[in-house]
Amino acid sequence: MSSVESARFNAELNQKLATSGFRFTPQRQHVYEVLLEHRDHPTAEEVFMRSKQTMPDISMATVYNCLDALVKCGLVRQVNLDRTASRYCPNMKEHCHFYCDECGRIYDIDLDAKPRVSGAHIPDGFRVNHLEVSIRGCCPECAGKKK
Amino acid sequence: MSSVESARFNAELNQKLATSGFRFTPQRQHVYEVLLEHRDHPTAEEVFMRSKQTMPDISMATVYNCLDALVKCGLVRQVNLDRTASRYCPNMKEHCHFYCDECGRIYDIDLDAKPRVSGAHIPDGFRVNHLEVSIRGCCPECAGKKK
DNA sequence: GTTGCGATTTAGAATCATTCCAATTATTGA
DNA sequence: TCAATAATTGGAATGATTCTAAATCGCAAC
Repeated sequence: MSSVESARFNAELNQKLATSGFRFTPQRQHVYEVLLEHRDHPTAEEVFMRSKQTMPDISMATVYNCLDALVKCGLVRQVNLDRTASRYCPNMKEHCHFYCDECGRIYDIDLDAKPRVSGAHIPDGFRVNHLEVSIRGCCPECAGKKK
Repeated sequence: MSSVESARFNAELNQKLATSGFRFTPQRQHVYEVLLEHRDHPTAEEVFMRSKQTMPDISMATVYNCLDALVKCGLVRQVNLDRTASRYCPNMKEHCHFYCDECGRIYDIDLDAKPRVSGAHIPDGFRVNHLEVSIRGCCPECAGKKK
Protein backbone atom coordinates (compact mmCIF):
# COMPACT_ATOMS: atom_id res chain seq x y z
CA MET A 1 0.00 0.00 0.00
CA SER A 2 1.36 3.43 -0.93
CA SER A 3 1.87 6.03 1.77
CA VAL A 4 -0.88 8.15 0.23
CA GLU A 5 -3.37 5.32 0.42
CA SER A 6 -2.15 4.48 3.88
CA ALA A 7 -2.74 8.04 5.08
CA ARG A 8 -6.24 7.98 3.64
CA PHE A 9 -7.11 4.72 5.38
CA ASN A 10 -5.69 6.00 8.65
CA ALA A 11 -7.74 9.15 8.44
CA GLU A 12 -10.89 7.13 7.83
CA LEU A 13 -10.00 4.74 10.63
CA ASN A 14 -9.36 7.58 13.04
CA GLN A 15 -12.63 9.26 12.18
CA LYS A 16 -14.76 6.11 12.30
CA LEU A 17 -13.24 4.99 15.60
CA ALA A 18 -13.82 8.41 17.12
CA THR A 19 -17.47 8.64 16.12
CA SER A 20 -18.08 5.28 17.80
CA GLY A 21 -16.28 6.37 20.96
CA PHE A 22 -13.14 4.31 20.39
CA ARG A 23 -9.57 5.52 20.61
CA PHE A 24 -7.08 5.36 17.81
CA THR A 25 -4.33 2.92 18.87
CA PRO A 26 -1.33 1.43 17.08
CA GLN A 27 -2.83 -2.04 17.50
CA ARG A 28 -6.13 -1.10 15.89
CA GLN A 29 -4.31 0.60 13.06
CA HIS A 30 -2.11 -2.42 12.57
CA VAL A 31 -4.93 -4.96 12.61
CA TYR A 32 -6.85 -2.88 10.09
CA GLU A 33 -3.81 -2.71 7.81
CA VAL A 34 -3.37 -6.47 8.07
CA LEU A 35 -6.98 -6.94 6.95
CA LEU A 36 -6.55 -4.57 4.02
CA GLU A 37 -3.33 -6.23 2.89
CA HIS A 38 -4.79 -9.58 1.84
CA ARG A 39 -8.51 -9.47 1.33
CA ASP A 40 -8.95 -13.17 1.89
CA HIS A 41 -11.34 -13.31 4.87
CA PRO A 42 -8.88 -14.44 7.55
CA THR A 43 -9.92 -15.84 10.92
CA ALA A 44 -8.92 -14.05 14.15
CA GLU A 45 -6.14 -16.62 14.50
CA GLU A 46 -4.81 -15.79 11.04
CA VAL A 47 -5.02 -12.05 11.72
CA PHE A 48 -3.09 -12.69 14.93
CA MET A 49 -0.32 -14.59 13.12
CA ARG A 50 0.02 -11.93 10.44
CA SER A 51 -0.08 -9.10 12.96
CA LYS A 52 2.70 -10.65 15.02
CA GLN A 53 5.09 -10.55 12.08
CA THR A 54 5.54 -6.80 12.42
CA MET A 55 4.10 -6.30 15.91
CA PRO A 56 5.44 -9.29 17.83
CA ASP A 57 4.04 -8.34 21.23
CA ILE A 58 0.41 -8.06 20.18
CA SER A 59 -1.83 -10.52 22.00
CA MET A 60 -4.73 -12.65 20.82
CA ALA A 61 -7.07 -10.81 23.21
CA THR A 62 -6.09 -7.53 21.59
CA VAL A 63 -6.68 -8.89 18.12
CA TYR A 64 -10.21 -9.85 19.19
CA ASN A 65 -10.70 -6.45 20.77
CA CYS A 66 -9.44 -4.64 17.66
CA LEU A 67 -11.56 -6.72 15.29
CA ASP A 68 -14.55 -6.09 17.48
CA ALA A 69 -13.94 -2.34 17.50
CA LEU A 70 -13.51 -2.32 13.71
CA VAL A 71 -16.77 -4.21 13.27
CA LYS A 72 -18.60 -1.91 15.67
CA CYS A 73 -17.40 1.25 13.96
CA GLY A 74 -18.45 -0.05 10.56
CA LEU A 75 -15.12 -0.65 8.84
CA VAL A 76 -15.14 -4.41 8.88
CA ARG A 77 -17.75 -7.13 8.43
CA GLN A 78 -17.73 -10.26 10.56
CA VAL A 79 -18.58 -13.27 8.44
CA ASN A 80 -19.85 -16.55 9.85
CA LEU A 81 -20.25 -19.83 8.04
CA ASP A 82 -21.83 -22.63 10.02
CA ARG A 83 -20.09 -22.77 13.37
CA THR A 84 -16.53 -22.38 12.14
CA ALA A 85 -14.32 -19.55 13.35
CA SER A 86 -15.53 -16.07 12.42
CA ARG A 87 -13.83 -14.45 9.47
CA TYR A 88 -13.23 -10.76 8.89
CA CYS A 89 -13.77 -8.76 5.75
CA PRO A 90 -12.86 -5.08 5.19
CA ASN A 91 -15.10 -4.84 2.11
CA MET A 92 -18.05 -2.72 3.17
CA LYS A 93 -19.67 -2.50 -0.25
CA GLU A 94 -23.01 -4.25 -0.62
CA HIS A 95 -22.00 -7.83 -1.28
CA CYS A 96 -22.56 -11.42 -0.27
CA HIS A 97 -20.26 -14.41 0.04
CA PHE A 98 -19.62 -17.44 -2.08
CA TYR A 99 -18.21 -20.42 -0.17
CA CYS A 100 -16.39 -23.05 -2.17
CA ASP A 101 -17.36 -26.45 -0.78
CA GLU A 102 -14.16 -27.98 -2.17
CA CYS A 103 -11.40 -25.65 -0.95
CA GLY A 104 -13.27 -23.61 1.65
CA ARG A 105 -12.24 -20.31 0.12
CA ILE A 106 -14.59 -17.36 0.38
CA TYR A 107 -15.24 -14.97 -2.49
CA ASP A 108 -17.00 -11.63 -2.42
CA ILE A 109 -19.95 -11.39 -4.79
CA ASP A 110 -21.00 -7.84 -5.61
CA LEU A 111 -24.63 -6.91 -5.35
CA ASP A 112 -26.32 -4.08 -7.23
CA ALA A 113 -28.27 -3.03 -4.19
CA LYS A 114 -29.72 -4.51 -1.06
CA PRO A 115 -30.59 -8.10 -1.95
CA ARG A 116 -34.19 -9.08 -2.58
CA VAL A 117 -35.42 -12.64 -2.54
CA SER A 118 -38.25 -13.76 -4.76
CA GLY A 119 -41.04 -16.03 -3.59
CA ALA A 120 -40.66 -15.54 0.16
CA HIS A 121 -43.99 -15.39 1.97
CA ILE A 122 -43.31 -13.15 4.92
CA PRO A 123 -46.50 -12.93 6.98
CA ASP A 124 -47.97 -9.58 8.01
CA GLY A 125 -46.46 -7.94 11.03
CA PHE A 126 -42.85 -9.04 10.50
CA ARG A 127 -40.49 -6.12 10.13
CA VAL A 128 -37.44 -6.93 8.04
CA ASN A 129 -34.23 -5.13 8.98
CA HIS A 130 -31.68 -7.04 7.06
CA LEU A 131 -31.44 -9.84 4.57
CA GLU A 132 -28.39 -12.03 4.40
CA VAL A 133 -27.53 -14.23 1.47
CA SER A 134 -24.79 -16.78 1.15
CA ILE A 135 -23.99 -18.94 -1.80
CA ARG A 136 -22.35 -22.34 -1.70
CA GLY A 137 -20.86 -24.15 -4.60
CA CYS A 138 -17.64 -24.78 -6.43
CA CYS A 139 -15.17 -22.07 -7.41
CA PRO A 140 -13.63 -21.86 -10.91
CA GLU A 141 -10.28 -23.17 -9.72
CA CYS A 142 -11.74 -26.27 -8.08
CA ALA A 143 -14.16 -26.83 -10.94
CA GLY A 144 -11.14 -26.93 -13.26
CA LYS A 145 -9.31 -29.49 -11.13
CA LYS A 146 -12.30 -31.81 -10.87
CA LYS A 147 -12.59 -32.37 -14.63
CA MET B 1 -49.36 -36.87 17.86
CA SER B 2 -51.87 -39.59 16.97
CA SER B 3 -50.72 -43.18 16.70
CA VAL B 4 -51.45 -43.13 12.97
CA GLU B 5 -49.22 -40.09 12.44
CA SER B 6 -46.61 -41.58 14.69
CA ALA B 7 -46.55 -44.80 12.66
CA ARG B 8 -46.15 -42.81 9.46
CA PHE B 9 -43.23 -40.79 10.86
CA ASN B 10 -41.58 -43.94 12.15
CA ALA B 11 -41.88 -45.61 8.79
CA GLU B 12 -40.30 -42.61 7.09
CA LEU B 13 -37.58 -42.42 9.73
CA ASN B 14 -36.81 -46.10 9.38
CA GLN B 15 -36.63 -45.87 5.62
CA LYS B 16 -34.51 -42.70 5.52
CA LEU B 17 -32.09 -44.01 8.13
CA ALA B 18 -31.71 -47.28 6.25
CA THR B 19 -30.97 -45.68 2.88
CA SER B 20 -28.18 -43.65 4.52
CA GLY B 21 -26.73 -46.74 6.19
CA PHE B 22 -27.92 -45.91 9.70
CA ARG B 23 -29.77 -48.22 12.05
CA PHE B 24 -33.16 -47.52 13.52
CA THR B 25 -32.68 -47.11 17.29
CA PRO B 26 -35.00 -46.08 20.11
CA GLN B 27 -32.83 -43.03 20.78
CA ARG B 28 -33.00 -41.80 17.18
CA GLN B 29 -36.74 -42.35 17.11
CA HIS B 30 -37.14 -40.50 20.37
CA VAL B 31 -35.01 -37.52 19.37
CA TYR B 32 -36.92 -37.23 16.11
CA GLU B 33 -40.23 -37.28 17.99
CA VAL B 34 -38.99 -34.60 20.35
CA LEU B 35 -38.15 -32.40 17.35
CA LEU B 36 -41.55 -32.97 15.79
CA GLU B 37 -43.39 -32.19 19.01
CA HIS B 38 -42.53 -28.50 19.28
CA ARG B 39 -41.32 -27.02 16.05
CA ASP B 40 -39.42 -24.23 17.73
CA HIS B 41 -35.84 -24.79 16.54
CA PRO B 42 -34.33 -26.10 19.79
CA THR B 43 -30.60 -26.33 20.47
CA ALA B 44 -28.94 -29.69 21.14
CA GLU B 45 -29.05 -28.82 24.83
CA GLU B 46 -32.81 -28.22 24.67
CA VAL B 47 -33.37 -31.44 22.75
CA PHE B 48 -31.35 -33.22 25.43
CA MET B 49 -33.48 -31.80 28.26
CA ARG B 50 -36.74 -32.66 26.53
CA SER B 51 -35.52 -36.13 25.57
CA LYS B 52 -34.57 -36.91 29.15
CA GLN B 53 -38.12 -36.36 30.36
CA THR B 54 -39.26 -39.65 28.88
CA MET B 55 -35.88 -41.29 28.29
CA PRO B 56 -33.91 -40.35 31.39
CA ASP B 57 -30.76 -42.30 30.55
CA ILE B 58 -30.08 -40.73 27.18
CA SER B 59 -26.76 -38.88 27.06
CA MET B 60 -25.75 -35.61 25.47
CA ALA B 61 -23.31 -37.44 23.17
CA THR B 62 -26.17 -39.57 21.91
CA VAL B 63 -28.34 -36.54 21.27
CA TYR B 64 -25.54 -35.09 19.15
CA ASN B 65 -25.12 -38.41 17.37
CA CYS B 66 -28.86 -38.72 16.71
CA LEU B 67 -29.22 -35.16 15.47
CA ASP B 68 -26.25 -35.72 13.22
CA ALA B 69 -27.75 -38.91 11.79
CA LEU B 70 -31.10 -37.17 11.22
CA VAL B 71 -29.38 -34.32 9.42
CA LYS B 72 -27.32 -36.71 7.28
CA CYS B 73 -30.32 -38.77 6.24
CA GLY B 74 -32.25 -35.67 5.22
CA LEU B 75 -34.97 -35.49 7.85
CA VAL B 76 -33.70 -32.51 9.79
CA ARG B 77 -32.03 -29.23 8.94
CA GLN B 78 -29.24 -27.83 11.07
CA VAL B 79 -29.63 -24.08 11.42
CA ASN B 80 -26.80 -21.76 12.40
CA LEU B 81 -27.03 -18.12 13.31
CA ASP B 82 -23.71 -16.39 13.90
CA ARG B 83 -21.68 -18.57 16.24
CA THR B 84 -24.43 -19.44 18.68
CA ALA B 85 -25.40 -23.05 19.34
CA SER B 86 -26.79 -24.91 16.34
CA ARG B 87 -30.54 -25.32 16.18
CA TYR B 88 -32.48 -28.16 14.63
CA CYS B 89 -35.52 -28.00 12.40
CA PRO B 90 -37.58 -30.94 11.13
CA ASN B 91 -39.24 -28.82 8.43
CA MET B 92 -37.73 -29.99 5.15
CA LYS B 93 -39.94 -27.90 2.88
CA GLU B 94 -38.18 -25.16 0.95
CA HIS B 95 -37.99 -22.36 3.46
CA CYS B 96 -35.70 -19.81 5.06
CA HIS B 97 -35.47 -18.41 8.57
CA PHE B 98 -36.50 -15.17 10.13
CA TYR B 99 -34.54 -14.23 13.28
CA CYS B 100 -36.15 -11.79 15.64
CA ASP B 101 -33.43 -9.47 16.92
CA GLU B 102 -35.51 -8.64 20.01
CA CYS B 103 -36.51 -12.04 21.38
CA GLY B 104 -34.21 -14.34 19.43
CA ARG B 105 -37.04 -16.55 18.21
CA ILE B 106 -36.74 -18.20 14.83
CA TYR B 107 -39.63 -18.40 12.39
CA ASP B 108 -39.90 -20.49 9.24
CA ILE B 109 -40.63 -18.48 6.13
CA ASP B 110 -42.04 -20.52 3.25
CA LEU B 111 -40.52 -20.11 -0.14
CA ASP B 112 -42.28 -20.82 -3.43
CA ALA B 113 -39.26 -22.52 -4.87
CA LYS B 114 -35.52 -22.44 -4.56
CA PRO B 115 -34.65 -18.85 -3.67
CA ARG B 116 -33.22 -16.52 -6.30
CA VAL B 117 -31.40 -13.32 -5.50
CA SER B 118 -31.62 -10.36 -7.80
CA GLY B 119 -28.62 -8.21 -8.66
CA ALA B 120 -25.86 -10.65 -7.72
CA HIS B 121 -22.93 -10.57 -10.12
CA ILE B 122 -21.57 -14.09 -10.00
CA PRO B 123 -18.51 -14.24 -12.24
CA ASP B 124 -18.15 -16.92 -14.90
CA GLY B 125 -16.90 -20.28 -13.76
CA PHE B 126 -18.57 -20.33 -10.35
CA ARG B 127 -20.93 -23.26 -9.96
CA VAL B 128 -23.74 -22.56 -7.52
CA ASN B 129 -25.04 -25.54 -5.55
CA HIS B 130 -27.10 -23.89 -2.94
CA LEU B 131 -28.29 -20.48 -1.92
CA GLU B 132 -29.05 -19.70 1.68
CA VAL B 133 -31.12 -16.77 2.81
CA SER B 134 -31.74 -15.53 6.30
CA ILE B 135 -33.82 -12.60 7.37
CA ARG B 136 -33.34 -10.52 10.48
CA GLY B 137 -35.78 -8.14 11.94
CA CYS B 138 -38.55 -7.83 14.48
CA CYS B 139 -41.38 -10.34 14.88
CA PRO B 140 -45.03 -9.25 15.20
CA GLU B 141 -45.12 -9.96 18.92
CA CYS B 142 -42.06 -7.83 19.72
CA ALA B 143 -43.16 -5.12 17.30
CA GLY B 144 -46.41 -4.91 19.30
CA LYS B 145 -44.59 -4.58 22.62
CA LYS B 146 -42.27 -1.84 21.43
CA LYS B 147 -45.06 0.59 20.57
C1' DG C 1 -31.37 -69.90 19.57
C1' DT C 2 -26.34 -68.80 19.81
C1' DT C 3 -22.42 -66.37 18.12
C1' DG C 4 -19.83 -62.78 16.29
C1' DC C 5 -19.15 -58.35 14.35
C1' DG C 6 -19.87 -53.83 13.45
C1' DA C 7 -22.80 -50.00 14.85
C1' DT C 8 -24.42 -47.41 18.73
C1' DT C 9 -24.51 -45.58 23.25
C1' DT C 10 -22.36 -43.74 27.15
C1' DA C 11 -19.58 -40.78 30.50
C1' DG C 12 -16.09 -38.15 30.66
C1' DA C 13 -11.97 -36.02 28.71
C1' DA C 14 -10.34 -33.02 25.13
C1' DT C 15 -10.73 -29.35 21.80
C1' DC C 16 -11.65 -25.03 19.70
C1' DA C 17 -13.06 -20.38 19.34
C1' DT C 18 -14.10 -16.90 22.10
C1' DT C 19 -14.87 -14.15 26.33
C1' DC C 20 -13.68 -12.79 30.84
C1' DC C 21 -10.50 -11.18 34.40
C1' DA C 22 -7.36 -8.44 36.98
C1' DA C 23 -3.12 -6.10 36.57
C1' DT C 24 -0.43 -3.04 33.86
C1' DT C 25 0.11 0.53 30.46
C1' DA C 26 -1.34 4.19 27.32
C1' DT C 27 -4.12 8.22 25.99
C1' DT C 28 -6.66 12.27 26.73
C1' DG C 29 -8.86 16.26 28.63
C1' DA C 30 -8.71 19.47 32.61
C1' DT D 1 1.26 17.57 34.90
C1' DC D 2 -2.16 14.62 36.60
C1' DA D 3 -6.03 12.14 37.23
C1' DA D 4 -9.67 9.64 34.82
C1' DT D 5 -10.70 6.54 31.46
C1' DA D 6 -9.76 3.25 27.92
C1' DA D 7 -6.86 -0.27 25.96
C1' DT D 8 -3.63 -4.02 26.23
C1' DT D 9 -1.96 -8.23 28.08
C1' DG D 10 -1.50 -13.26 29.57
C1' DG D 11 -3.87 -16.49 31.42
C1' DA D 12 -7.99 -18.54 33.23
C1' DA D 13 -12.76 -19.59 32.23
C1' DT D 14 -16.58 -20.64 29.25
C1' DG D 15 -19.70 -22.93 26.04
C1' DA D 16 -20.61 -25.81 22.26
C1' DT D 17 -19.04 -29.57 20.20
C1' DT D 18 -16.11 -33.60 19.16
C1' DC D 19 -13.33 -37.38 20.56
C1' DT D 20 -12.26 -41.64 23.08
C1' DA D 21 -12.53 -46.03 24.88
C1' DA D 22 -15.37 -49.24 27.06
C1' DA D 23 -19.88 -51.33 27.44
C1' DT D 24 -23.96 -52.64 24.98
C1' DC D 25 -26.98 -53.51 21.25
C1' DG D 26 -28.96 -55.27 16.79
C1' DC D 27 -28.75 -58.20 13.23
C1' DA D 28 -27.14 -61.68 10.02
C1' DA D 29 -25.13 -66.22 9.54
C1' DC D 30 -24.73 -70.45 11.42
